Amino acid sequence: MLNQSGDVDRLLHALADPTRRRIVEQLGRGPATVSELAAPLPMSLPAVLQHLQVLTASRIVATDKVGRVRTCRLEPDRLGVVADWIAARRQTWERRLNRLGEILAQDDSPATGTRESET
Amino acid sequence: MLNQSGDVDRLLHALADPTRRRIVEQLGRGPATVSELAAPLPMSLPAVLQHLQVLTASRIVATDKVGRVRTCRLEPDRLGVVADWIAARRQTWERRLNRLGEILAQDDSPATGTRESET
DNA sequence: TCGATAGTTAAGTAGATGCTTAACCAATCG
DNA sequence: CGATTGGTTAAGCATCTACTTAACTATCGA
Repeated sequence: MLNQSGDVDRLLHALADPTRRRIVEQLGRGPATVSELAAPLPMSLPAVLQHLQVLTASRIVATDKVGRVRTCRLEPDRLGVVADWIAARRQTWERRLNRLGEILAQDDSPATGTRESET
Repeated sequence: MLNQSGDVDRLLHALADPTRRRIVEQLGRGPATVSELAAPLPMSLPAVLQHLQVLTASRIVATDKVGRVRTCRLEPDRLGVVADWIAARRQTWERRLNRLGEILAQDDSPATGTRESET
């Protein structure tokens, strides 16, 4: 596993788990304590804690402990980092399709093959 | 691991690996054969094949075998599925912030506590 | 101060993941 | 035909992951 772009990597890894996505979705509706988050989930508290560690490591979630209760909230725009990565990929993809479309429209006789990725 | 929303799940899982993201990025610049994809990657061909299996299972990548050469291309808008999931989360998040902002602007005396997630 | 509540830490485990090497098959090419 | 090229399959292995239970700490409330 080669690890460039650690930020996107940690983010996507964090979101790749259904349980963690559920936590993110719940926090999207407002802050919650650890046990509030754990309540609807079909697993032990320590398991939830471990998911929270992954989420805070990727900085999607921030937590704040007051007495003995830790409150979790969504970090402002960490989802934007992933959104940006995706947007960038889609853009180069669409640009490529446009170029390809122009080339095909320009001329009806594709003399030098169909492999536009060369040149 | 509870598995709802299998589509987003498979997609995010596929994208959570750096090697697979590299493959997606390369295919964004145009179709490529299996060995063209494998060439820049520091691993064996079978390993690349396994990554391709994950990518095709999530349907980000489609492949087409002609003689003995298999050509891979990006599937039109599977990244959009992930983008949509993220967009939805961001939207509820921002709506919540707006509601919260209105409430705070409306009145300066927060008599009934700071826990806006109730009610 | 005692007990319940909220969370934390540690250690162990079954199964998934990301690789490897060693065959193997099928389409070209000389 | 026989060798090469491009890909595929199978098996094995080290590591990571998502849990578990048990034990422990710290705060709060009576």
